[in-house]
Amino acid sequence: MQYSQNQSRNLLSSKNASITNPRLVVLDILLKENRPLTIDQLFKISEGDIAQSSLYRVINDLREFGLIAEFTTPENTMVVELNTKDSGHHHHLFCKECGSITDIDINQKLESELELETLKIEREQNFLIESHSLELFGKCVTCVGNQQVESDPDCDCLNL
Amino acid sequence: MQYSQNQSRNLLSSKNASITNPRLVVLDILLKENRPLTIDQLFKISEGDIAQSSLYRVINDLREFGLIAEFTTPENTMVVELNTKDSGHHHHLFCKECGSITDIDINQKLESELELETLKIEREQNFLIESHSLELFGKCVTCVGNQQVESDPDCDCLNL
DNA sequence: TATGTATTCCTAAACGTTTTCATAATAATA
DNA sequence: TATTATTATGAAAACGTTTAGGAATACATA
Repeated sequence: MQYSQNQSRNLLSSKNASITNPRLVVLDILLKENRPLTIDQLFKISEGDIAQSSLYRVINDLREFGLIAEFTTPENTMVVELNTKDSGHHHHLFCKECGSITDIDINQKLESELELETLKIEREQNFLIESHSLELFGKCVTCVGNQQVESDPDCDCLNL
Repeated sequence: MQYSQNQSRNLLSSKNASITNPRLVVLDILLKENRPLTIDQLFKISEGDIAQSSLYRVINDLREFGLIAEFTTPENTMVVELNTKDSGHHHHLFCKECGSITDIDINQKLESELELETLKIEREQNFLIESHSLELFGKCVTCVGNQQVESDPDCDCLNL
């Protein structure tokens, strides 16, 4: 945790952002968990260390600093993810049952073809395309196993 | 409008759903506009013909009947779209400036390759993938032209 | 047309998120 | 290190969207 605390401090310093406890708490959690987290999960994990309003504000700040990225699940839940140096362009895999979110990469050839198609659509639609997002939906292996278990304590997924 | 009214009635009949005015109003608008619409847009266009709470419930009903599909914009606004027979699998193009949403198709070869990649990811991630969504973000030609015009009355886009 | 069922409207309240503002913590300066 | 100015925090209230309850109405069926 000490190491993570230092990492968090460095992240904030690198953006010339003032180092405050709520910001460190959020960064620590994201560093430690190393996966996309919902606001609610962040709130629960931080358990009392940070006010709800501050959590939202800190998330907005961190996004403005470019330290984290935000996106939403198909169910409209906001999800926060650390923007580490090696977390460039990637996509997400959503489990419909438990709500777990997994980062995935698609192969470079397909990604290039996507870019090409994007250029074609730009011409056809008279649109300036800046980015794209590919999301995959289905069921994680745990949930396929535990068929329709509403909330299984043995499932290591997130249960949003 | 008469024609559209009949179309709406037929849509409801085809699902054995009772034909009510609020449902007809929503279907009529979607048929007439023929583009994805936000709840707010639907509410404004229907102007007084339907209570706000009914609008939400009608949308849920129509989705359960399989007549419409729902998705959300990057800004978390819910969008409703007619499920016509020729509107199969497709993707969406979002304008960051005015919020306009355009339906697009990508070429079949790319779509197939996406399916193949999906299978690979299924194996790698131990995940059962059921569907995917590709979204493109950028600026429509009108908004690129009217650089940073906050809300331009000449822009034919939606201004969500 | 009469009857039972389904759907509506209205209102209020739940929900997630944002804002406000006085207080407290941080950073800059001496 | 002490002083000061700046910035961020926490608690509560405000906000927009969505849902829920119950009385009133419209619909479908016979």
